Amino acid sequence: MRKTREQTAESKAKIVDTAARLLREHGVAGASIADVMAAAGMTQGGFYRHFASKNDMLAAATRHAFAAMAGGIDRDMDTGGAEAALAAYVARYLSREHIAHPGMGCPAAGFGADAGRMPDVLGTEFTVGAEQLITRVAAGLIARGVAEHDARAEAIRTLTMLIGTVVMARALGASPLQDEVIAAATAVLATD
Amino acid sequence: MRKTREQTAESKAKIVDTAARLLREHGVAGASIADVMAAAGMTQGGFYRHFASKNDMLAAATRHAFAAMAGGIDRDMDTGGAEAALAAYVARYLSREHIAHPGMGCPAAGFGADAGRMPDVLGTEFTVGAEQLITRVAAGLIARGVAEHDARAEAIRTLTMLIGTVVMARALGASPLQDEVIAAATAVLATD
DNA sequence: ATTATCTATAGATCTATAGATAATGC
DNA sequence: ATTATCTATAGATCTATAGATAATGC
Repeated sequence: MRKTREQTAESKAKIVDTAARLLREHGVAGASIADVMAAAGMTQGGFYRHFASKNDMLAAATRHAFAAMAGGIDRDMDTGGAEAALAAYVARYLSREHIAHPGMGCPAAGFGADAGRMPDVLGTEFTVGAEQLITRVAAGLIARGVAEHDARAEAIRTLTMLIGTVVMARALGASPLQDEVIAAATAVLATD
Repeated sequence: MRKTREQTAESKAKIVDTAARLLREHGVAGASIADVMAAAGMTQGGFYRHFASKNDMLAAATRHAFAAMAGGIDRDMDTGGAEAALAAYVARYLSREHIAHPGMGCPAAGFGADAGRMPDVLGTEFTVGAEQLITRVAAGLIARGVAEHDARAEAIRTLTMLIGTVVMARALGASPLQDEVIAAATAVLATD
């Protein structure tokens, strides 16, 4: 039953990736260790060989989720530049896909309120993750023509409106008001 | 042990009010029936005389919390008019008090993501509550000089930015970045 | 007689630990 | 010999129900 060191690292990566998905889908309380391990193809007993506690896993999963978001922007930046990368990020964020499937989406919209209840566990991860996104969105805004001294604050406002829009859209459920909430943000944040 | 009908109604109101607070403080999973009943001064056994299920209580508490927010704006409207009421609402929403004490604050910032996971239970409550807030914020924007045909979309954007700002501010914890996030929203949403 | 509340508990979780197993890696 | 994973379980929840109690209200 013992695995090679490489396989052990793969196991841990698989647990973190699975946890990051279930955490965004079901929140901190809804993502149980047994569920995560089962979805990762293992049993709950093996968990503590990789993590000291559930909180330890939550921190790793949060870091992973923010890195995936930032990495998506980076890939678009490399291919199409900062302006196109920002436009793609906003379109992806406000998409039906993102609203209907939180598992691969924004950690702040998925479990930001939960994170606010465990600042010692997730405060640092959210700070680092938010900083990564602010930097990238600000670069896109500058490429779009926003003055450099305004870009950072404007990037923060872009991100908070995106988060609030998706949280509300999900809470409203499919409805005319949901459409209206998405359209209100799209009108000022999307370029197309 | 039996109470008068009036006392029974008071018991239920006390449970709803307490649930609305614990729900915003600890989220749906964190607000247990035993905790709510104990904080309301009763034991868990009495709960099911007032509600058919925990979900039933969650819906009532959500309605109550949104009504309290809308009622606060209404009181300010009566005394100082729509423009002053909007300014007071934004100032209250972005205050340190609101960020540090979710229990009396915005339901969307407190447990919006949880609500998105139970659309059948809370979708209607969020729709009704959001509509109440949109109407009131739009009235304030019109009084502030925003064109009527833009007011509703602008009200929605105001609300989503407020929600995203407070979710992120709480997740970041007390820090320079938290200050910056609050300041970014204050700069465009607050008046004076 | 009805009912609001209480004590007690059944059944289902959840986190974390203990001990067994079987394969790696010194 | 070490260790990654498994089965099993202890102890602590949580929702919901059952039965007892004591006071209201017909």
